[in-house]
Amino acid sequence: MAPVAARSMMRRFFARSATMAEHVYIDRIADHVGQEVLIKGWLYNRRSSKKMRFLQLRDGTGFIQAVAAAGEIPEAKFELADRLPQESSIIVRGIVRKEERAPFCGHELGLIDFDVVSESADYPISKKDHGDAFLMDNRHLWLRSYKQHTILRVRATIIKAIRDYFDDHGFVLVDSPIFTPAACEGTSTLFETRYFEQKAFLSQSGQLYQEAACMALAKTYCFGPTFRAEKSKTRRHLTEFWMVEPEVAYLDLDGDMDLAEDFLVYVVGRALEKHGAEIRERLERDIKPLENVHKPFPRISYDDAVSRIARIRDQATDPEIRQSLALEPEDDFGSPHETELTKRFDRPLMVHRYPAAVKAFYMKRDPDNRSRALCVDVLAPEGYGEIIGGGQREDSLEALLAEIDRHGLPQSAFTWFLDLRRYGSVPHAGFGLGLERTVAWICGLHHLRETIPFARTMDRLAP
RNA sequence: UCCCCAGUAGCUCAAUCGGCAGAGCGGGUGGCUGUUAACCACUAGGUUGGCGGUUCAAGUCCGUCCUGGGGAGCCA
Repeated sequence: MAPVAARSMMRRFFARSATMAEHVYIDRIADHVGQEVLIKGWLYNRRSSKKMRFLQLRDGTGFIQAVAAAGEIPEAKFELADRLPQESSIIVRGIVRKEERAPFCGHELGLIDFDVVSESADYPISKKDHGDAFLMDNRHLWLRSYKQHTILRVRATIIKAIRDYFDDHGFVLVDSPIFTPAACEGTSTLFETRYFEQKAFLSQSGQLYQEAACMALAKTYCFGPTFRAEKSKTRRHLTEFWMVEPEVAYLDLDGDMDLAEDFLVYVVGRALEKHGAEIRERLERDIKPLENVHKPFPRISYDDAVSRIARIRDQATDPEIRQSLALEPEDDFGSPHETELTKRFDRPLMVHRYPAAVKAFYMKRDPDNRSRALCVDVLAPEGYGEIIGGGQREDSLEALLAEIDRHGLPQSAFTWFLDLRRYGSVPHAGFGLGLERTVAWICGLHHLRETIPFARTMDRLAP
């Protein structure tokens, strides 16, 4: 329907109202018990019998049921309420009352009248089960459903909590660029694009720029989208995801771990404070493990972790598990190692001092053991895996030059980065937290694609 | 790049050893006690992902390609 037609219909509707009912949002409905109100939304579902009509409505802030018995609303509307298609947009007038029998929110609306703003065609997402591929093809509509609606609101709260934490702890937001001239880490595959007459790449990390920023502003962070062209087809990978990356001058590895720990406790706490009930009831996630997220987190070294994994492997009887937990000396962990390790802890696990050989060129080596890097991974419990990677950065010019050579990277690409070690270099550290993995963990979701409004994966660029 | 699984009605799935392609939901029609993924009856709806092969006969077996899903590697 054209907007003009919709407006004139709304004017007619309001003109008919004897009393000028107030438009309220469903999330504030409990404040209006006994009052006549307007709900502006969509028809989520309907049921009917000969003498009753039940319209389940959603308005973007929540879900509520409207009820009418025969004779309580105009007869034509009573008929219409039995055949109006799912997801038609409607404006409903009714009286708010408490009602324990009603689904969703413990309140319902006694219908007085309603008008259709736009009648829906056949809505593709039905009330029964659908497959993942179908739902992702219809992601633009799937967002309207009960669970997805909740997840997006939790995601928004987590983003706000992340910003609030850093803003309230003396960090300055310094946005890193998205177009970059070369690989930041030289490991991951980058998306290549044209930048006028030259090649450019989409950023896979804002960290190197944060190292420059923290030398100017002491404590900085960036928070934005990140792009990885890796051909990873798993539920833990997206090609476009959001990452927050704090960086602090004069911070060492222990301080970095303190920061990551304090930050995670805050973010989980904020999510539970605002959405704990919804996460438990709507997403059906057991929130006890989240309520366990207090300081201190266990901190174990890579070498300690290796011997723990070896013990777990020795105790395993299943040959497949034994095979998957095999580990060569100095190897990085794979998903099976992380999963088995985190199962033994009731809160996020910090693993520090991995072999320098498996880490990026900018990691500072441990002066007590030059084969180890001053880095840390934070592994979420319940099999959610790595949500934070970080550590102390190499601050010596000579050592950094040697690492760039050892990794086969062109020095010319890092001229400005090396300048940071020429002009008043100091110890500094930081980390990156993957937003979608954090949302998946807090919401208890199986797959990352539900944690972001429109997921980009190896095989999906639409909708 | 490699390994595994799947593709049948708009959607979710079934079809025994290779032997007449079916059900639920959704749509339509009618009924119905405050329904909770409401329920009941009737009804329409199919080139079984594409191509090729084996066979009297292929949704089913073989080859190949496409699409999707899961995992490895890599990573947040």
